[in-house]
Amino acid sequence: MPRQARISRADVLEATLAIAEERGLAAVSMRSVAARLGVTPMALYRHVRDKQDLLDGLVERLLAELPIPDAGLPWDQRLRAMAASLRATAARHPDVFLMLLHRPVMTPAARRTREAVYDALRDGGVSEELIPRVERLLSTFVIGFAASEAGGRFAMHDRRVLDDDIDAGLQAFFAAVERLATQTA
Amino acid sequence: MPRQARISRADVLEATLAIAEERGLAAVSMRSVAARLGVTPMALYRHVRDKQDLLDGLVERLLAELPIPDAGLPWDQRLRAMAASLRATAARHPDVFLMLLHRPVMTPAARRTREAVYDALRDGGVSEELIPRVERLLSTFVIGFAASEAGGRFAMHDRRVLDDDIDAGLQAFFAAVERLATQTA
DNA sequence: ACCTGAACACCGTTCAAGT
DNA sequence: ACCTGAACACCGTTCAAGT
Repeated sequence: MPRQARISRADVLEATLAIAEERGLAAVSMRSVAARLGVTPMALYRHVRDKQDLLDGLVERLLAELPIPDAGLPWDQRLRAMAASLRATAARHPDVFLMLLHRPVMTPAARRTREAVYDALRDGGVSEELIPRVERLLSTFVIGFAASEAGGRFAMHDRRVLDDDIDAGLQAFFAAVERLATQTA
Repeated sequence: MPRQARISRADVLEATLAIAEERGLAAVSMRSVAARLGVTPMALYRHVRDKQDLLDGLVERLLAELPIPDAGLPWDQRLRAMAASLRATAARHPDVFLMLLHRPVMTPAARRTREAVYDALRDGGVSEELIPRVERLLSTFVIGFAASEAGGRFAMHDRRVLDDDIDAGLQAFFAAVERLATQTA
């Protein structure tokens, strides 16, 4: 007779995120997560394969919460909004955000985000053939920027300086896209 | 009477790098580094403040080994060469490279690298006022790209595709710099 | 001055057992 | 089916002591 499950995978990830927010990612351990759920550490192994899987689940959760901008907005405004969302996520969860670069993320949420960028670039006039490359370059810049902020690489700079940085970067990117679009057309 | 020191900070960092290369960064511990040097773990604390300082030393060592291209080369070729060096370093020491984004690096080696980029941008015609911003945007893109490769974010792509990616990215960057230079002049 | 020994408060994970 | 208890092989770091 199946016992009633006391904890779910969602419970485990929620407890993990709570600990990461309250005491930092370093405080996240199988033991601390279990303690918060009132369960022994080994009980977690039914819901996550190992600690790495726990951390991957955290990254996926963050990505899943990333808002996708309204498709009615102009393509460049959509991309600006996504960049701003990524930076906000990085600011809220710096340690978790940095894990984004530590291992490949190929979850539904990651694909959904990439497709939204593809759509924007298509609307911006980028040819179907070039879209994947242009997306890789843009996402590398934006994720790299957000990760740099999260890791403190830009800690000596004012928030306004960094806002202007990303604006300048995106503006140069949009100019390059427009040139691509006109020369193809 | 001072005893003869048996190990130096350089010895400690070299042993650390050797372990990281042979068994991965996860195998690096105060205890494993000490064991390789034939010493107790506590002996290391004379040469590094704590484990974080040990890891910081590793990053600094890698950055110090980064070649600075010949100043006689054209400015854009110098930047291309530095990007290639960073990618090579990331490929050789993926785990250590990723730490570059985890905390601010403000060592002599980091400053030397940044100054080399400043010089190249100046030779490319970027105004003194804009140089720091343009450097931040370029380094963010290149470090982000190398980190993405190191972390496996591009693992599904062929090496040649990624070579073309960074070429396309740098080319767009150079075009933007040239427009900046002519509109200033 | 430099290193050691012992101890403290932790880790992730496996395995066999309990209900 | 789901969770526990005990154990194994580890961690980083402090403190007092040895030479």
